[in-house]
Amino acid sequence: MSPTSETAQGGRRLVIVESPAKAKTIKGYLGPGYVVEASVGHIRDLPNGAAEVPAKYKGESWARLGVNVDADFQPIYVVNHDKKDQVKKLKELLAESDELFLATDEDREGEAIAWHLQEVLKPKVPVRRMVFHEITKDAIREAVANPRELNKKLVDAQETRRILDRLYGYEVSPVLWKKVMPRLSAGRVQSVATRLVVERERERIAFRSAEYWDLTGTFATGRGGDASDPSTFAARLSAVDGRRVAQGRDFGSTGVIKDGSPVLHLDEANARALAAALAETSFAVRSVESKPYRRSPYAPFRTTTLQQEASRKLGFGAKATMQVAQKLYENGFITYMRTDSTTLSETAVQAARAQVTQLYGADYLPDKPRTYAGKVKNAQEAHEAIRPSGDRFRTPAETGLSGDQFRLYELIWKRTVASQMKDAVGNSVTVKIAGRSADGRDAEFSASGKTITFHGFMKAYVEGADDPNAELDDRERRLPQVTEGDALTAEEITADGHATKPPARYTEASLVKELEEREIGRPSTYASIIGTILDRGYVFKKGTALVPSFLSFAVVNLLEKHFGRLVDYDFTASMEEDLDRIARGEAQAVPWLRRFYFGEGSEGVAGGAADAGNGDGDHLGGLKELVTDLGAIDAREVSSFPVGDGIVLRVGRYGPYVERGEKDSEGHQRADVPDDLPPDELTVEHAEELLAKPSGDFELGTDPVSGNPVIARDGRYGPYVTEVLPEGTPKTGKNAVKPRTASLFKSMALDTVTLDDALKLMSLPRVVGKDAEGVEITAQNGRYGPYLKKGTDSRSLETEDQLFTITLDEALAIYAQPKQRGRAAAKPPLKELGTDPVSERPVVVKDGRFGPYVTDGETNATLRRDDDVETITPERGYELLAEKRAKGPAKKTAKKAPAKKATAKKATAKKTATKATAAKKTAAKKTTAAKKTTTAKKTAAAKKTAAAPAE
DNA sequence: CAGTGAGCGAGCTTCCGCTTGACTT
Repeated sequence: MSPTSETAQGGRRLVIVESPAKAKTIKGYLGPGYVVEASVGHIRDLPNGAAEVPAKYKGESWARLGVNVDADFQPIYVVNHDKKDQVKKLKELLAESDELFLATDEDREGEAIAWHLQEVLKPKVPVRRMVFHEITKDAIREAVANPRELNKKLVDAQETRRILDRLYGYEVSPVLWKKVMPRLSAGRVQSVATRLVVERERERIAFRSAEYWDLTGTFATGRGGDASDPSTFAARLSAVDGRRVAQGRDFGSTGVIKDGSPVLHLDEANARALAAALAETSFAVRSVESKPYRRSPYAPFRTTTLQQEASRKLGFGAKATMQVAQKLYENGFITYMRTDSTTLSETAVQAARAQVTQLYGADYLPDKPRTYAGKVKNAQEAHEAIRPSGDRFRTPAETGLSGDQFRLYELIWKRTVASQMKDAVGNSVTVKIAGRSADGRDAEFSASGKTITFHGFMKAYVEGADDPNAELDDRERRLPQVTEGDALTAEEITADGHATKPPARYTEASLVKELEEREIGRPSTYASIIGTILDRGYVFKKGTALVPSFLSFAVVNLLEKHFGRLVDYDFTASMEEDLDRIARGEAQAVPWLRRFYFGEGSEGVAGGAADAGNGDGDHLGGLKELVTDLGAIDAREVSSFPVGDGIVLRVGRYGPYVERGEKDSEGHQRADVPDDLPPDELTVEHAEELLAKPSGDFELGTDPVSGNPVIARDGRYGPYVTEVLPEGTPKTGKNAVKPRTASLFKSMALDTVTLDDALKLMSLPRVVGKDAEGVEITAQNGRYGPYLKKGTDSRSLETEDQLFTITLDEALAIYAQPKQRGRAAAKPPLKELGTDPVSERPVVVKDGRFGPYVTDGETNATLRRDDDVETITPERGYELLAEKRAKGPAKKTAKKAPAKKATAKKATAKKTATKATAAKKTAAKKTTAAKKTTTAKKTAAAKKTAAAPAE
């Protein structure tokens, strides 16, 4: 089976790995006769959208999914657009080779990539699967000498995973579009990640703080001290008359002492009284307890731990960490950075040990190399731990690196070296001090310290803590050398108040850690998971904290109520078990998918992630059933959250708002809630404030004529100005007075519009004059821009300025012209494409509301994403038209369509605005508005500016 | 969520995981 060295010398072999950087390294190890090239990741995948679905499947009901759910979930694969060139290159290289080695990673995805390569390249020469877990000369040579066969079962497991993710994502996301907001998304990973963040916020909202007090005493030994024997030290009150004093951990999340705990809860008065009663007390050491301390080094980095430490020590976000690591990897400074393994190769262990001896001395080197057992449950261990590359580690100084790359390398280097050093050992000491108060109570204080007698690995590396206030476990704290019975004097005794704090929000790093522990996501995706939930507007960053939006509350609420099993925290872990069974040949992919998608009763495997339903009773409905009948999902209900006092927070298509009372009823109130208001800050009081003064208003001044205040705000149809009528003005009924309102011109923005502008705008419509028949002509600003109106006859104006300047003669001249039927019709076609072979009509490309489209005057078809006005050929035009004709005229609820369109469009604009806002927060505070700035964008930016004038 | 008039082609959004450049801001 294995190729002998004789045959190796003869032919030429093509070795395909996943990463170009890896290809480069391996090339050097294999020498002549081997051509090493990269696949650059996956080369084929399910079609992304309709545009990528091959023509022959278009029109199939399942084409949208890219998986034929009616035929054993047969997937449609297409070569990724950006991989076409690479595939071509691989084909060419293969044509010149006598043997093909598929050397992709040895994990589920790698096996699948190998299989796809085989399917696409269709090799006519012998194919071998070769695997290695570390990139060292020996490992590579051994891998070449010991190839194996492709593991089709493992490929099946990957394909099942892929299909499940597609079905989940592409079936559940549209539910959110219909019930919450367009363009939202749901997925096995992102939805659980979002749920974690939401659930933490719920805990924070429900949290009730508790106040508790204690005393801190500063005690003196009466000796002159030094660093190893300080003369004074601080100790905290730990017990009174033998009863332990309550600390933060004794309180539950409701703000009361946990059940049945006999602790003494001190309030401020009690604490101060006790402090006073201890003022004259003489103290003595009651006990000294010393315990040995031992700490082992941390395992070498894997992706998640690197992200966590880079966040804590260097302040990098997950994405930044991976980008810097990628550069280090590409330039040969470190091993692969997307790994779930903490294993070091033999070479690496030797290199680390050599460096320990050289830098710290043999005393710091353990007798045997240290090994670290995998802690990650679903680890696939295709790579080594992240470490400095090579068989001799370069010290940071030797690398010549600088900036972030230097800092990250140094972190990796230190951690790797430290992982092969001895334990740190020392003592931890607890000293208890006692004294009797003036009123006869026994007060016990306690202090603990730690001395390190041998630093071991700490010489090289100390891990950072998530909570900067928490005392580092590794840090030393020295207490004076006291013994039982020693007299101490209290220099000062102070009463300190404390409050329990709600659980901290997730940070990027802590969320990634949580996901890894729950087996959700993979090393290559952790950073992008954060990116996805940020992009969707499910979370936003406040400092380093990830704060869920109200939108995410609505989405998670819907998913929990109607897709409970899918957002169960164990869903992925359970799926992984099932996939492992498929990989071992103990389960079949198709029945498993059938059960997931079509539900129980459609032949299936027992238990596991294939139970898609919400777990109600015994019936386990399939995903298909859940997304088909949406009548049970009350959109209003899932996006409503009571705030208290009759106020409800709702998540609407245009963002969150608070509301009191029913619409159109007496006392109905409604106000926008800023997109970036942390949900736990929306108290009843805050909601009342918002209702009292709708947010987003720009007060422009007072109309000198009416005396009414004039404000600018963002509305349903974009930014507008309006006057605030005095209290008591009837708003409904016969005598209703409507405030004058007017949309801003396109050239204006909410944050820059002036009172003069507003007054001018509100003076519209302007009467231009009357025509010969005495019909009044007015100039108005409308949805489609400035226009003239005479009865029911309206004509567009070219500029907004004309509204104020156009004369009657000019207006009459416009009306003398025949009416233009729409502005689009007036525009010349962008391109002519000759005559359509079917309709025999001339085909042209036009620019419409939805972008460029081809038309023969009868059938219209929008250009697809890959089409371009400049390069489109007549043939492609005919093809698009033919496709369109085949599909037949799209006739839906034609009447309702316009309103719906406007809504959807608007929502999109706002969505973009949210994004722009988020981007603005992270990036510099430049005015990035630039050319394409929509009105909505400007509005959002304006809101932000208004909210934070300190900038 | 304010309410102002015409005429008109829908198509697409979305998942997770594997990899880098090629793009623009």
